[in-house]
Amino acid sequence: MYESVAAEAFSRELLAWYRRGNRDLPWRRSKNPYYIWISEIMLQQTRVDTVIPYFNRFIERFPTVRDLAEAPEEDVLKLWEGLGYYSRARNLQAAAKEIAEKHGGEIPADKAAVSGLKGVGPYTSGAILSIAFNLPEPAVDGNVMRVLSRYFCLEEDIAKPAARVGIEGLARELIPEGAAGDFNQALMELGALVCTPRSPHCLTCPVMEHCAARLSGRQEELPIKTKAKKPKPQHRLAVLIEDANGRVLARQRPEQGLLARLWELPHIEAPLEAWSNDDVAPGWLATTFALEGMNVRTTGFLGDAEHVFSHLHWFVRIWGADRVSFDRAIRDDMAGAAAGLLGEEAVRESAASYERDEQSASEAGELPAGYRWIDREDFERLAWPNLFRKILSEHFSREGDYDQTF
DNA sequence: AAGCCGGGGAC
DNA sequence: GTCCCAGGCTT
Repeated sequence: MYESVAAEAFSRELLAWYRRGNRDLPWRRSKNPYYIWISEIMLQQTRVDTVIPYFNRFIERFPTVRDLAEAPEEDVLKLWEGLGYYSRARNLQAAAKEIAEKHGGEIPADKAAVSGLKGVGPYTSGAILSIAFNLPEPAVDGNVMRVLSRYFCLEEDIAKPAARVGIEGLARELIPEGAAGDFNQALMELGALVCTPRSPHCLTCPVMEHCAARLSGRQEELPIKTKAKKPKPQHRLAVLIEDANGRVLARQRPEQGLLARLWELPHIEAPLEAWSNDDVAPGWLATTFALEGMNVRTTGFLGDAEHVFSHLHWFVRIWGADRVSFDRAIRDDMAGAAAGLLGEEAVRESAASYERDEQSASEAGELPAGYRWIDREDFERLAWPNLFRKILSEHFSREGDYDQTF
């Protein structure tokens, strides 16, 4: 058990500090559980300033749980475009449907029911229950782990899942009677504004008096957190293909995994040697797309783009291309050629062979599944990862050439 | 326990 | 460049 004087002072002073004044945020203007829920999902691993415009657009378009439950998935994804972690959008709508069916369209004030909603974990569950319903549940996020690690000089590695469980127990004990919502928000407010990751503002902190880290001069050392691994580099070749009407060939990503269901330019992974060699890359592109039965020929280098994810670092080289057709015969031929794809020579050879046969390919042809020609209106309606949104925004606005870095 | 899953702001 | 953010899901 922790020293009760320090613990009681912490809860009392922090709550008073929060109630003297706090940030005016859109989701704080009511206790509408639907607003609280949407905001908490959006705030997962996402800063307040980023979320605000997304939140306002979202509740304007989907004012209630039922509006969200009945919306086309495409619309939900478009409003989520740029926020990241797109499974949140799918889970949100799945949960909305469950709430509409099982709970009459109202967020249940029940721990088991809320915790069972898709996309709602321990943190979000506690946040909804405490903020919307003032139930005495802890809501431990990164802010709270940092603040309590410092105040109580906890030396557990907060990068480990076990640390959150322990801090949750502590946070539960600290909740003042009847003030769970304000107290939990006060903890996060302190972490965001005062007890910041670097250079904490101890001199203006409402709980500095009994803060164990400050008293021992260790506020810059805590919390202890092991470093994350660096994103793995991945080299990708993309093609920008325009048809006679100025439409661009795009495709939709699979339902699961990275950037699920978002739209993108066709692209493939390539070894660094093929990616960076302008003599090899065109053959690699032609050969790989031929495996899908798609006939493309590069016309020239357009530009480079880069995109960093949590665990991946994409280096995307964009090539212009033309002569698109689709033919199952090509795909079947190339499947055989692919068996010999073990080196650059093989790539050149099969691509050249493919070029010779290309005249016999059917010109009309359907496109492979998921592929579409998109015009400017399509571009604006569909959801894209930032990387491709920038490239296509440039393309459709026709400013300059592509010989640049996006 | 570790990996997967975005994007951006602050330093 | 680094860190990390009102985390959750899957294996």
